[in-house]
Amino acid sequence: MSCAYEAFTADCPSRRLLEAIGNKWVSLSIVALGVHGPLRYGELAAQIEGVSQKMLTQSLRRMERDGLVTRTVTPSVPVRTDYELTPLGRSLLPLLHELKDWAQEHMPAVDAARAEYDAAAPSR
Amino acid sequence: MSCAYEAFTADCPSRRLLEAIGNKWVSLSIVALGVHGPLRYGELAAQIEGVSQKMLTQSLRRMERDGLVTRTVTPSVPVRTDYELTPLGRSLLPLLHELKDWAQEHMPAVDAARAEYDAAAPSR
DNA sequence: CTGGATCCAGCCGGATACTG
DNA sequence: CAGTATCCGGCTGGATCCAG
Repeated sequence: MSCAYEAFTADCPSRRLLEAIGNKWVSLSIVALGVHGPLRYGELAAQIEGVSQKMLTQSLRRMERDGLVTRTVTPSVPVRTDYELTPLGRSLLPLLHELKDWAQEHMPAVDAARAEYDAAAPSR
Repeated sequence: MSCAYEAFTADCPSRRLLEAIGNKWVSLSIVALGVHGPLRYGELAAQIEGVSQKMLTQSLRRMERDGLVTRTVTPSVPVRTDYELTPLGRSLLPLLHELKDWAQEHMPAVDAARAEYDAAAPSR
């Protein structure tokens, strides 16, 4: 690639972005929206087990700011808010799926490595 | 995939792993080791600008525990320590490269989205 | 040279209460 | 329903000093 080394400099754009999408809730939100299409706030919260509403809102705001999702508020009573991936956000889907697939495929190996490592010197 | 929804449960293995490799220093270390081959501790530290030795050591220990890298200590004076990717760690390279490429390709779009978002309501 | 140990500021993130 | 606001404990991560 044109700048293979640039991610290793402190202020490289790709590094900032890596931090942005490296976030756990961000990636899970993108995958959830990719799988299920547009989702309401509450539906997203239900999909992503264990997320607090603070973290979910915070993540969604950041994703909206970064142009990864759109936020559509319907001023009914009660209010309805839908989140949907932008084309930019959708372009991340294949990568995240690969990452997720890798995790699910190789987790046993990692668990084995951990067990062996911990068994070798429990004190560590 | 066989269990598309499992990463959304709180204690799913893939979620733990996502946290492990989602770490900034971990992914940068893997890419660095993938590009340059085995590296000494100091060489790694020099490659990854901005990392503290505490964080680098911590990341390397975690990666070693997870079976992603091997740590080889040569008891000379001074001590020499080499880190190298395991096959498991190497299998992550394509994914991380894609992620890095995506970041470098789409960063302008993200920056534009941010600028627009911030311009719309500076108070946010 | 490669780290371990410690101190400490700052942010992350959960719980709770309140609002339109 | 979909947030915002606030409090606060705990962990992250940098700086520094020390050791094999």
